[in-house]
Amino acid sequence: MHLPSPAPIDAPAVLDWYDHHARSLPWRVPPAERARGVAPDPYRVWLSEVMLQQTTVAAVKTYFLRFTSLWPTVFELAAAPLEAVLVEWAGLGYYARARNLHACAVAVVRDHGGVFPTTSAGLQALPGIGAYTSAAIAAICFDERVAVLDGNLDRVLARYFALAVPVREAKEELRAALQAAVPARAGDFAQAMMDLGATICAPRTALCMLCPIQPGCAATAAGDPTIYPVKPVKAERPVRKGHAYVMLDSAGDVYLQTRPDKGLLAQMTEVPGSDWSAALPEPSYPAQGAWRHRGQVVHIFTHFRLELEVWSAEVTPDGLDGGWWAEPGALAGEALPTLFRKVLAEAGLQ
DNA sequence: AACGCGGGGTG
DNA sequence: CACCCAGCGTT
Repeated sequence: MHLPSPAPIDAPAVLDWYDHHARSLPWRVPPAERARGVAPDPYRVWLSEVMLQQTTVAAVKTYFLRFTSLWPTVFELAAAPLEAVLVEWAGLGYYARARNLHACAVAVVRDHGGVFPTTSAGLQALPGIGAYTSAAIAAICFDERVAVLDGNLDRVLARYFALAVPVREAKEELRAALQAAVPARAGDFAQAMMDLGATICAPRTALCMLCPIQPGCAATAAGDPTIYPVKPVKAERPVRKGHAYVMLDSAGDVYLQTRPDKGLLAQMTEVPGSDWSAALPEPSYPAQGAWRHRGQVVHIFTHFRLELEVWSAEVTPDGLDGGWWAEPGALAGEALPTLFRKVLAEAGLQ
C-alpha cells in the first residue's frame, strides 16, 4: 500500500556486516561465539531488553551491571523485595518497568520453574513483555524467525522504503517486509539491524557509504535519507507548576513519603508537595516552621514541563502521617526519582 | 487507536 | 532548545 514494490532487504549482506562490526555489549554474545554454539542467557537478554525500552544503551549499561551483580539469576531477582528493585531502578525512568520486571521474575519462577518460555508467544504472556521484547528475546536466544521491530528499525525501514507517511500508519507493512527478510540467524539479524540503526542509519546522520543495504535503499536513491521518517504533527508541551516542601527535624533528618500506587512516578519516594497545575497554587505548608524559599526546579517529562518551587524548614513533626525520616547520608538508598533528587539538591541536601 | 509514562544523550 | 531512544499497559 505505502511501500512502492520494495527491493527485499539483503539479509546476507546485513549478517556479513554484523560479523565485522557488531557492537560489544555486556548482555550480548558476539557473532563468532554464537557461530560456535554459545547461546545467550535468556535472563540477561530479558533484563537488558526491558531496561532498553525507550532507553539508550549508554544509560542502561551501569544499571545492567549493577542488577546482574546483585541478582545473577532470575531466582535471586524473584526472591528480592520489590522495594529493593525500585531502589536500584531509581533514575532509569518508566518505573512500571521495574514493577513488571519483578512480577515477571516471580511468574517465571512460580509458573515456569525459573526457565523462560522459548517462543515469542509464550514470552509475550509475561508482565512487561510486549510485541517488541518478546520477539527480541525469542530471536536472540532461540533464533525464532520473527521480525524484531523497534524504534531504530522504524527509522531504517522508513528510509529504505522512502515511506511517505508516518511510521504508525504503515507499521504492519513494515513488519511484513522485515519478516520476509528474516534469515536462519534470526538473532544476529535482529541485533545487526538495530546496530545498523544505532551506528549508521542514525536519527540525524546517515553514513550511507558504510551501509550494507544501501544498494536497495529508496531514500538514498532519491537524495536525502534523513528526511525520513516523516514526523506526525507534534503536540505542544504544557507547563505545570507546584510546590515541594523539604522538612527537616532537629537532627537534620528529612521527611519522605511514598507516592500513590498509580500514575506518574507511582510507588516511588518523594517529599511532600502541592498539586501540579497550570497556575501556581498558594503555598500550603504541611507543618509549622520557618519556611524558606530555596529556589525552583524545572523538570521535563515526556508530556509536560514541571516547575516546582522548593521550600525548606525545620519543623516540629506534629500532624505528619504515613512518611518517615531519613538521614541525609542515606538518601542514596531511597527510591527517589531524579525529580526529587533535584528538589533535595535545591534545598541543600545531597 | 490514542495516551500516559522518565530521564539522559545529542546536535 | 528539540529530538529521540532495543516500548508497554491501559482505556
